[in-house]
Amino acid sequence: MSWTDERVELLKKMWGEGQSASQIAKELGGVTRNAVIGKVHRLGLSNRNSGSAKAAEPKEKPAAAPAAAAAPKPAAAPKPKPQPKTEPARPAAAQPSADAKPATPARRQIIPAGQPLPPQPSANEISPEALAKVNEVEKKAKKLGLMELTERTCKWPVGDPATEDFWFCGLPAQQGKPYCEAHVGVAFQPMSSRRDRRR
DNA sequence: CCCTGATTCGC
DNA sequence: GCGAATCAGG
Repeated sequence: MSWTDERVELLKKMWGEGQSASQIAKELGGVTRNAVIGKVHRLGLSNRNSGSAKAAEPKEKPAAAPAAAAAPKPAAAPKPKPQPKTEPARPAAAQPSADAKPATPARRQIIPAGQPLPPQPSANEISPEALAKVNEVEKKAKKLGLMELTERTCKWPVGDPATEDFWFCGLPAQQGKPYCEAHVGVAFQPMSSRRDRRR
C-alpha cells in the first residue's frame, strides 16, 4: 500500500480527531501503526502543536497533551463509509414493546437456579465507592452480547440471564483481568476472612 | 500484558 | 519516503 492522497487525507483527518495510530492503521488497512506514526511524523503533524515549540529538548517527555480540555472522546466518529466489520446490529434499546412482559410480577422473583449469579454485590462489604462506580459504569456499559465478548472486554454480566435485558459490561477490561476497572473493584474482594480453604 | 507515540536507520 | 525495530512511557 502506498500513501495515496486519499489515504493521507484520512490519516490527517483521523489524527486530527485524536484517533490513535493503531486505529488509523486499522481503518486504512494495509499498514501498521508504525507506518502511520512514521507518516505522521514525516508530514510534520506529529504533535498537534501549531508552529513554535520546535522541540528544543533533546529527549524530554513531552508531557501528556492537555487532552483534558478536549472532549473525552468523540465516541463513535460518524464514519460515512460502511464498516466491513461484522456488526451484529443489535436491537439497540430493549423497548418494552406492546406485549411487554410484566416487569414485576406479583410473584417473587424467581431465580433460574443453576449457576450462582456473579458476585453481585449484595450485603457485602465492598467499598461504597466501588459500588457507586459500578452503578455508573453500568450506564455506560457497552451492553455486549455473549458472542461479542473478546479477550479484552469486561465480562461482567448485568441483569438477569433469564430476561431480555441481560448483557455484559463490555467496557475495556483491565489487562489480565476479565473485568473492567470498575468491576474488578467489586469482583476481587479484599478477601477478608476467607483464609483456610486450602485447595 | 495491553496499549500509546517517538525515534532510528536500513532499504 | 517508507516502515520495522526499537525505545520510552502508561
